[in-house]
Amino acid sequence: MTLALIDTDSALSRSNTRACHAEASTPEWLRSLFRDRDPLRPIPPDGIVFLDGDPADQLFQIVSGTIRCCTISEEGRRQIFGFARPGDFLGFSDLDTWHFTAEAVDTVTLRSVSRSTLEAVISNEPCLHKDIRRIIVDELVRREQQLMVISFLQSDERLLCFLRDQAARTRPVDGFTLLPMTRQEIGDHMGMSLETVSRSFTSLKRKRAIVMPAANRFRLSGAFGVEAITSDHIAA
Amino acid sequence: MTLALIDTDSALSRSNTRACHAEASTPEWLRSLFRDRDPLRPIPPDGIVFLDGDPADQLFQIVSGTIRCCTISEEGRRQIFGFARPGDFLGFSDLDTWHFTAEAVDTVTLRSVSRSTLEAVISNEPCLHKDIRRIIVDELVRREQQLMVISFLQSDERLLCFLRDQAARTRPVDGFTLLPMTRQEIGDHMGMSLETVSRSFTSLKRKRAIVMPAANRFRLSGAFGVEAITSDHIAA
DNA sequence: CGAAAGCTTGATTCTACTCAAATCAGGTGG
DNA sequence: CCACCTGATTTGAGTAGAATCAAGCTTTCG
Repeated sequence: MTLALIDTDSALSRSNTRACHAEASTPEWLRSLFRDRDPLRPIPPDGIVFLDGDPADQLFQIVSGTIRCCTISEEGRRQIFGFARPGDFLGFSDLDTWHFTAEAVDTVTLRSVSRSTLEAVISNEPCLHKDIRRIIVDELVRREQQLMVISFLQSDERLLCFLRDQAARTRPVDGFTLLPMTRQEIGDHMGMSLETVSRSFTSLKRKRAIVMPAANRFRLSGAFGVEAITSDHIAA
Repeated sequence: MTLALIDTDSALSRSNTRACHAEASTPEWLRSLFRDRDPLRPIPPDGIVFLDGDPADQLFQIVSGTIRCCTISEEGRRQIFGFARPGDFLGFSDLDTWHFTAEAVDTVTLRSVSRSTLEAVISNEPCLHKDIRRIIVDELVRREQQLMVISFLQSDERLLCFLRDQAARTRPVDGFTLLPMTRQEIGDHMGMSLETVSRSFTSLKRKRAIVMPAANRFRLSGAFGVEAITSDHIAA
């Protein structure tokens, strides 16, 4: 069991759950495109950013807060594809209409650029197309990794993957990573029930894989942390 | 149980499992780009088309046969993202290197175009970029639907989704859809063990959801077939 | 015909789900 | 400041679905 946890480190740990963002390797032209926009009015918790099927005439960059990107099946089950965080973009993987719904987890502020503006910028500089393609492909790869996490790993390991990912792309506060989302939301993201999420938290705490002073603050301990991800370097 | 099967029809049935192809709505310029290429020498069953990580300097279109697009995790588990069929393309969702492995399920023949040729064609006609983007986004959407199938549905329903998809994009022979892949491969695609795949086949046969005169030939019966997909029209 | 590979079925085990209850945390109003 | 309410989380008990282990069976192919 512990063995399995360690085995999976290198296999599935490289940020799986990132949903709708481009992050560190974001091309400069893109960052500057959003930089001088005024933030839109804040969206309250559970507020809707946009709905699946609506025309996607804007692109967004998150200034603060967390967004859940999801769809609801006909049976009413929700799949959260990922949580978008400050700096992340929304809209590159949508052509005419949104193919998922975006809702605020907590209070969210955004900057936006119209799609026509983006297309204008691109058409002046054709080499930028490759950057766009890369953003979409990165997202595709992330989905494929998420698919593997969900179909290969069992609950404890799934949660650990999620926590690693959160830790890797969120600035810790006092050494702890904050979780703005509920157990239900984590479950809808990782394909497990909220009870199983909770039990897995308890299990990881018992195994000393994580330290959790409160239900929404955690830190990965030692061998289970981000360091484990970079173990490739040692091997190489 | 039967109820559940019917419930999921409209929700998850729109071709989930298609992996690496552009199909019916393929732009004409793309089809013509490949049309006048000579087919490469055939690849035998289980032969490797290309390997995850290798430089992706070619794009392929399948002339005949079936390809499995997959990756192997460190623990040795295989995830098949999809089966590519005649007419499907490989390579649009890869930038510099392949991000998955492609292997022949049966004997496969391909046509290929070098990436530099494609880029040259595109740079002369910038509006084609949108077509490329659409191909990649379509693939992303397919992965997201596959994620939902795997995380929401149980084994019988998962298999039914797979069979619907196969039936929808394969030309039937004598009214039956052929399955060139093994139970193991279906399982690696749909996130279930080969035994569970087999049991689900048996279960669907017992429920009269499918007719199967042999292990690799099936037909969806009545309410479970493709017609069910178009039930939207009736509702609308 | 025999071997090998693929498929089906059975028995058992285990994981995670459901239903249910208790606990905890935050916010409100008295 | 405290009691109370609400929503979130944790924990417990029981169960169902699918995985695993283990035979048989069928089909294909040399």
